[in-house]
Amino acid sequence: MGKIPATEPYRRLLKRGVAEIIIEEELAKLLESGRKLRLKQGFDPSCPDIHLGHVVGLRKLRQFQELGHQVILIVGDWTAQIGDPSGESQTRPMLSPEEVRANAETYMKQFFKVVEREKTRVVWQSEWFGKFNLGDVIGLASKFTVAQMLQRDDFSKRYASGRPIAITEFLYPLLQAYDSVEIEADVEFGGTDQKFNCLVGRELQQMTGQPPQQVFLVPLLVGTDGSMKMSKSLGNYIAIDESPNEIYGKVMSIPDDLMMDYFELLTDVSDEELAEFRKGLENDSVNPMVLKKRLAREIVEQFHDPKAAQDAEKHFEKTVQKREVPEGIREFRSPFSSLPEVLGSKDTIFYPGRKDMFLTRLPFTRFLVLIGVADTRAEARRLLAQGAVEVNGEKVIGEPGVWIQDGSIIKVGKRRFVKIVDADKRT
RNA sequence: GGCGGGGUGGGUGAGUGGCUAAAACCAGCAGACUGUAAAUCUGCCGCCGACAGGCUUCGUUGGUUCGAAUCCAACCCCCGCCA
Repeated sequence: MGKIPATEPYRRLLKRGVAEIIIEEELAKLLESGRKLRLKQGFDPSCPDIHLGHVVGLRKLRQFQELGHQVILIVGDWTAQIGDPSGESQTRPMLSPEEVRANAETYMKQFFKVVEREKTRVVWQSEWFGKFNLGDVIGLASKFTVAQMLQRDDFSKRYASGRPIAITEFLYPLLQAYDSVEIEADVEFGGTDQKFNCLVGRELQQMTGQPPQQVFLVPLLVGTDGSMKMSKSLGNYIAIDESPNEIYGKVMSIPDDLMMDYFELLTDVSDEELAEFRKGLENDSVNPMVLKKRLAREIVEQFHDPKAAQDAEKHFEKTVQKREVPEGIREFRSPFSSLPEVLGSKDTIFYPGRKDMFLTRLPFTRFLVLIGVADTRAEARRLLAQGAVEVNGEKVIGEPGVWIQDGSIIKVGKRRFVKIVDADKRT
C-alpha cells in the first residue's frame, strides 16, 4: 500500500458524510504513513439489527478498507450488559451466552454486506474482560473522576435535571475505552453521540503509553419520520435485512427534505451529480419523486441487487402510483363449507346452487378480522365506515355485505390485499 | 435513617368527586388531494354491539360515597434531596 495522495478517494473519505474527525491532521498523517491502520468498530449484541443509521459509519469503514486498512470488530458482550447510556431505556436484561452468540452471528451476517470480511478481524470483549477481576475494575475506574464523566452531555443534563444515572453507566465509557487499549486502535468510528466514549479511549490509551486513537465521527442519520435520529426503539428505521419492496417503500416515504442527506450519506452518487440534484430541486425543474426513486434504487441495490431494485420499483409503481393489485399477495385459504360455522350460519348465505360463492351480512367485520385484515371488529367497523374496504374493486359500504367467491380480492386501505381461496375447491 | 416527588390509554403528558373512555401532542389508521407511502387538509384512533346501548381501563388490594383516575387505608414499584 503506497502513499495516499490528496486526491479524490482521500478527499471523499475525509470530507463527505463526516461530522467530525479528531484530530484530522493526525489522521491524515497516519494515512500518509502507509501503515495499515487498525480501525475499531464496536457492536452491542443486545440489538443485532443493522439499519441505515449504522450503515453511514460502516460505509466509511469500507472506504478505509479499500485503501488497505483493517477493521477490528469488537463484540461488546460485556458492555451490552450495561446498556446504552445515551438512551433513556431501561437496563437491559442480561443475555445468555447463547443469545449473545446468536445475535453476534445475525449481526455479522448483515455487517459483512457492507464491510469486507477478509479485511476484518472479529474479537470479543470477553477475551479480555473475562479475565478481569474486581481489582482490575477498580483500577480502571480510579483513573477517571466524576467530573470527567459529567462532561458528557447526556450525563450532565440528566444530573442537572435530577434524573437517575446508574453507576454502571459510568463503566460503559471506561470499558469501551479499554477496548481501544486492548486492540491498540488507531481510529475509532462512531456516530456523533459516541464522541465522549471515544475521547475517553484516547485518554486511557495515553495513560497506558499508547498513541491515542483518532476519532472518526459520522452524522446521525435522521429516521423515516424526518425528525428524530434513526433508531430501532423509535421505530423510524429501515433495516438492511428487510425485503427490497420494504426498503424501497420506506425510502420513498421519507420526507423530501431528507433526500439529499440520504444521497450523501448512503450512496456513491458523485458530488457533482448531487449538486445538480440540489439545483434542480431548488428551481423546481426536477420532480422530487424522480430523485427519490433513484435514491430508493441505489439503496436497495446495496443490500440486494440491481434486479431486485428494479423489481421493487415496479412493485412500487404498480401498487402505490397506479394503485393496482400487486402480484403475490397474501392468500386466505379456508374451506368455504366451514364458514357458516365460523361467521354465523344465519348471516352466511351461499349463492343459490353454488358452494364457492357466499354473502356475508352482519358479520362482515368478523370476516375482516378472520382474514387478518383488522385486529378487532371495532377496527374493522371503522375501516368500513371510512370507505377503506374494497372487494374486487368495489367499495363496500357496510350492509348488506357483498358476495365473496373463490378468488375474490379484498383490499383494505392502499396497501393491504388478501386473496380469498376456497380450500374445498382446490384440494 | 429522614424528607419530598411520582406510577393515567402504544409513547409523552393533562386531569384532584359527577359534564371524563378520560385534554393536548406524537405515533398509528383511513379519506381527499398530490409529485410518492413526501407535504397539506379532514376524519378515526379501548372492547363488544347493525343501531340503541353495554362492558372494561388511570400501579395493586380494600374502603368512603348515590357516584372515584380523582377522597381514605394498606401494600408494591420508581425517582430526587438531606443524612
